Amino acid sequence: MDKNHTASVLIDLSAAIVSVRGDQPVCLTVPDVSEYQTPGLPFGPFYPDRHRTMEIGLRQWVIEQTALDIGYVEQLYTFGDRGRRSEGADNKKENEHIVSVGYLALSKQCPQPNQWSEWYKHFPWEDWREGRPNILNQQIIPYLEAWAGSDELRRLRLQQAFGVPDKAWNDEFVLDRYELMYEAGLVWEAYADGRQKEKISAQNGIAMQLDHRRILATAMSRLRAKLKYRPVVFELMPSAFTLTHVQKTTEAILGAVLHKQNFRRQLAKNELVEPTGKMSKARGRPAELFKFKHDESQSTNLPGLRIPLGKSRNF
Amino acid sequence: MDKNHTASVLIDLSAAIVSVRGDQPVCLTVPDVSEYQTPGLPFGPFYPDRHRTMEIGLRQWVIEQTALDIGYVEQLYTFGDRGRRSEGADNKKENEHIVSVGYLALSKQCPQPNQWSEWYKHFPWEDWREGRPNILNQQIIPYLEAWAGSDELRRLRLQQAFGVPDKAWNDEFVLDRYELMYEAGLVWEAYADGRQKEKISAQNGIAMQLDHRRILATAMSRLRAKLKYRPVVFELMPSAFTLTHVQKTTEAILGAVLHKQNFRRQLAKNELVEPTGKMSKARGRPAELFKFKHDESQSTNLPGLRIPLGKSRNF
DNA sequence: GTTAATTATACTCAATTTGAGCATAATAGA
DNA sequence: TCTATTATGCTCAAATTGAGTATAATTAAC
Repeated sequence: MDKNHTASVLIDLSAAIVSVRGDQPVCLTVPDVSEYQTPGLPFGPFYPDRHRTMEIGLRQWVIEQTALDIGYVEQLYTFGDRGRRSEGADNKKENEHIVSVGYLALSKQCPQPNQWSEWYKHFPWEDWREGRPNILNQQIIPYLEAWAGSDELRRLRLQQAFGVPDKAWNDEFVLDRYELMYEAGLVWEAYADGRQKEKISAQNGIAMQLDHRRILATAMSRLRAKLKYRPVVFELMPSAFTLTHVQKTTEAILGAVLHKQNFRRQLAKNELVEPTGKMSKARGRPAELFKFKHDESQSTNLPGLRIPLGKSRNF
Repeated sequence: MDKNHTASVLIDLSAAIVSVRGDQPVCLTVPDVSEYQTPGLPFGPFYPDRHRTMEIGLRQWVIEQTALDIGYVEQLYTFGDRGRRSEGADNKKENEHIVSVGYLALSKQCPQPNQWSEWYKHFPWEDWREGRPNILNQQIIPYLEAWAGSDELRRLRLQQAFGVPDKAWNDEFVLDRYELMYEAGLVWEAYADGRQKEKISAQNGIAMQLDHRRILATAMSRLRAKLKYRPVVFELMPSAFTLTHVQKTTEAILGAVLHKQNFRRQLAKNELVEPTGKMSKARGRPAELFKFKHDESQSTNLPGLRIPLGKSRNF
């Protein structure tokens, strides 16, 4: 039997704190002091003595360090990979292992613009709102095809994740796509982890520290999936909003445009919003202001809006 | 700043290893030696020195200890609650905290019947295949209504989780229902954790050690949800099977009966199975034997069958 | 003021999907 | 041969979805 100390680890709570600024989904990041200057996700240690649950611990340091009001919090995944941060080494002993528990949190506001990083700067291939991103055909796909070669399994995964050559793009497979690119050595992190000999030339999105881009990809996948069956959009909306605002926020997260009338039909049918009586004023015809009908605390279990995705999305 | 040792924890990997025997979903359990004789889920420590990822670590001890061939493995949730196993105390030091990472694993076989415990013995209110379970109206609901009293939030949660008085039962809310019952002191574990003064009289399903019934509830919720959009049923099927067999397995997991012809229509439309040419023989007309069309490794991302749930399920 | 651009919202309609059922086929055992 | 049993083919109305057209209420431009 092993002695206990071989099983002892430290726990980091990493958070992808997501908000939407204008029409861009953003994520709270902290600057890096090292030579590469890659941004990272905020994280803090979990002290089991002080906090009864990890979620309480997470909320605690988020409040202390960011003064943000995060409502919705969801655990994403626990990563126990050896070697993670084996270099980074602050004052922690070399043989102390770190397990990181990733969280997704949603915030209605995002003050201090420079601390928030836009999703699609890290994942330019994920934003299809203006059509199929050029970077796919010009950079990513050709490289991945070469990497796959005649390997059957690799080609299958490529088809799954990126829809090439004939399948449809699935907006939920953010993590699958990122991991495929990592394995193929197409992202900077693969080089940083020593998986890739030469530093790659193409940028393919702004890299992040350690496995933080993977955690963000997990958050994006989860949020895009959840949006379709739970009313989580409202965790990103102010107390009063127009229906178009809900749609724009949804589109930002999904990275896709939606059919306006059908989107509203779903909202109406699901009885998720109710009118406030007030009107917005901007350019064009004023829109009615609505509010979310339900208690925020139960939004986790409500049926949510079935998003009308349409068919004509294979570019 | 705290010293590192206050943040140091041990990691347990707990697994809900699920299979289906006949028409009953079952879960691998280990017997308890303590006075209560409550079964528990199998678990093992995670040694970050030895295993690169936690999933590898999990597979390792499952193979070593159970000799089972588990294909599908999914991480469920990481529980960091203080006090968990504060009594249980083996040879571990009192101040060492344990974080448990729960996993769902699916197994095609379940040998040694006495080591497998039927889901619905632990959750008798979750099996609606023979109509609404009596235990709901006779025990659970009256008690919960009394517990809720005129507390608005409690009544809302009750409505959400159990559908009383007028909403529909949602088969995915297994965890919500269990946690509500726990809070109301309706399950044995609440008494064991000291939340409930008197030992409750009604059984309300067979209890489990520590928070294992909560982990099983999480596994059930996740599996029921996943079944509806990913073809995970096939992880529980032998290499050749009849369509009725797929349906019976699905029904067992969901705890609900489905419309036969519509279920088959979905299977056909989604092109998930292909005929083997052979026929089954049992009572009645022989059925064609099918096999799963796709590689097991990609089943995680395939579209899956949209299960025809029907409407007349509010008993 | 009138017009154009812009945004909101009501309504339509065909195609598809769903829920629910009937009808028929193929087998074992009485 | 008859009956129970299971499998499978087919129908049909209701609901939902995808994709429009038409119209209303504003602001900004001229």
